[in-house]
Amino acid sequence: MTSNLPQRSGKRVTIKDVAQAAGVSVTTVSNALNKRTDAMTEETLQRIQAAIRSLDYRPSQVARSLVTNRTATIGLIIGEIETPLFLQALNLIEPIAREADYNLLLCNARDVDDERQAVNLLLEKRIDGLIFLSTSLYMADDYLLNLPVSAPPIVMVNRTSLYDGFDHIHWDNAGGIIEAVDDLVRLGHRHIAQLRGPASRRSSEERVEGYRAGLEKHNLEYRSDYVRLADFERPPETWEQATHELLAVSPRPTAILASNDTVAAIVMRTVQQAGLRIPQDITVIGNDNQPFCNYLNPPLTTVDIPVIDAGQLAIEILLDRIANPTKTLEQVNLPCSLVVRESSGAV
Amino acid sequence: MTSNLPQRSGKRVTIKDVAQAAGVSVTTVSNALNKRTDAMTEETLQRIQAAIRSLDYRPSQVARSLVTNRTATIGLIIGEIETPLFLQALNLIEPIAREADYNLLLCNARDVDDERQAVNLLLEKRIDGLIFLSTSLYMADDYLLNLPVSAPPIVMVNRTSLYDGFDHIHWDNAGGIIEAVDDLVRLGHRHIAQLRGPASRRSSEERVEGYRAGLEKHNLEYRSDYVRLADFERPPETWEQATHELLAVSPRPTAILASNDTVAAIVMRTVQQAGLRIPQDITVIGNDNQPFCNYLNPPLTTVDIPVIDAGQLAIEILLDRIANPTKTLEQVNLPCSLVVRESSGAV
DNA sequence: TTGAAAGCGCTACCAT
DNA sequence: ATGGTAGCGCTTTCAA
Repeated sequence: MTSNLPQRSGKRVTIKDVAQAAGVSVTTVSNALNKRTDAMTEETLQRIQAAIRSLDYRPSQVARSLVTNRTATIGLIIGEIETPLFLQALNLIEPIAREADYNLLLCNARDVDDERQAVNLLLEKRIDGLIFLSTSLYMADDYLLNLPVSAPPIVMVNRTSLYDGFDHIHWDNAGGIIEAVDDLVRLGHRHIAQLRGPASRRSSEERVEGYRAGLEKHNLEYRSDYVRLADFERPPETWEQATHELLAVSPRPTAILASNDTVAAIVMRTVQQAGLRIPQDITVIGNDNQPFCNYLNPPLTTVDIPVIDAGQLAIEILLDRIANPTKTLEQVNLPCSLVVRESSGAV
Repeated sequence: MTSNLPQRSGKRVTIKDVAQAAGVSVTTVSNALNKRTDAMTEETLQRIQAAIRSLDYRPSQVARSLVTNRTATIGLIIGEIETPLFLQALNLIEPIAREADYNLLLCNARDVDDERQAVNLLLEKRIDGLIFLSTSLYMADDYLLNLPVSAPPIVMVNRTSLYDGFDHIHWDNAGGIIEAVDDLVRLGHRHIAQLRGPASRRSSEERVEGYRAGLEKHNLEYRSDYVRLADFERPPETWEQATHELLAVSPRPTAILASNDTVAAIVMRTVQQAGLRIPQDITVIGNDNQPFCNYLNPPLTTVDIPVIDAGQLAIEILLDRIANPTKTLEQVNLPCSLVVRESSGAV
């Protein structure tokens, strides 16, 4: 067939087979597998390893888990897995987890029902820990409060939660916008508009707060006609429309803060097609700092969301809590900072 | 504390506890859990369900797996998890898997060593199936040939493999480029250039083949100075440089096929900054059809890679093979098609 | 219609 | 320095 390794039979190789082949007891094999080799003859160890190799033995994690009560698995519940930023976070979480000998059990959950089902599944799989990597959609989480005591530790990233009994990691959406407004004012802007995201997400609301706070800080008037909805869950045509509306206001805004980078890209195109130059005639600022910001023309100035840091922090905090369940809860709020590129400039 | 559900003790609730609470045997509880309720009194069933609810019992998948020899888990090994296209595929794979009662165990593997380690881990976790979602980096896979007979079925997506003993899904990179060349010729282009990707990936080589085949098909001369390397693993400045080189060739190419969409975005910007208009002066075509193509100015014409279809097909084929191990191997080659937007036009 | 008991593949305790 | 064995929480025969 396709293999030239010894294949005793169709049956699975167990620790018993190894013990028999090596002429030792299962205990001794188990000790060898778990690196308890202090009191073991070099020769015994050799024989065991030879047997393992020749039988191509792979210890069953499931049998082991049953007795140790550990699965070496961490659950990850992601809202909107297609968000590239989450993916980048995953790219960091997975190696850290694996380095610590954990695997990641992945679930996508767009709504509460889905999420609840995922949590139940993961609990039945007896995961050792759970990370929520959420959008800031408002979702009920009361069912999380009633989890059995045997439930594993949970770390939440960006999840709206009424309950402060979990480790939490957020980022300062409002602060990021304030920093953007600061920079705009420094560049001489007095007419700053905002395209806001849907009210169904906390992040959107925080950015609106940031906008108002930024204006207030610099004694600029808040004008409701400088604020338009550009819901990134709706088609791009609606963002285009909102942009046109902003351009029609008098006096025309000299800067537009967009709901996110995708919306910003459309804003840029709309502005350019209207015959205006970026940033000479109008400044456009995005939000999220997605990789493609660098590839737009001009490269997009945007507010960076530290999702990657958040992901790394999440897994580190979780591993820490698994090791030390009683340590005090973490409530981290990471700063968002303005990344200045070429779509912003002086008036 | 935080819960108002009954919490008997710190101990985990087992099937035994449920049996005791319901006044029946564990067998009967097991039967109820596994929907073998045909020969069961309505009243018994009720009592069991009441006990389960009041104890908040969650059956242990690990104990169950030990006896059934199934884990209801599928392994997923991804090269370059940060690739947004892979993520979109995941977005489809996960729901399909979950619908069929499988969870996804996720591993990131950039190189062979990493991959091999991941495979070993997954085998020890006794996964029921394995999907490779790979970049087309050339990687040895001889270790996969020597897997024990007890290893689960494997489906490969886009993985270079010398062995045809697995289900395989590819896409026709060359065909996509040929389609692009066809369209360019139809638009009157005779001077078509290509920015090619690194030789370390099969996809790059196939696109070069497609380019040559396309030219040949239309009796166009192959000119080596119309081909430049734009390695997407290297910094964008190198792509810019390559673009400048192409623009300096005489006669200047009227169309550029870029290594991928990211490179295409940089090409567009470079071309525009050189004072040329897209597509009036020069046509730019990308590859991959990433979401941001729509947001560029002008929107990017590109060759679509059916990663999402591939992902869906992969999980379907895998589930099918798990159910029916002896069915004939699948070797699918999905077509790549040109998505015409506004960055391409007549000469 | 329900129950008793063996056994899945390990680990951990206690012996020797 | 090594081994015997109970038991982890289930499912699955077989019996009643």
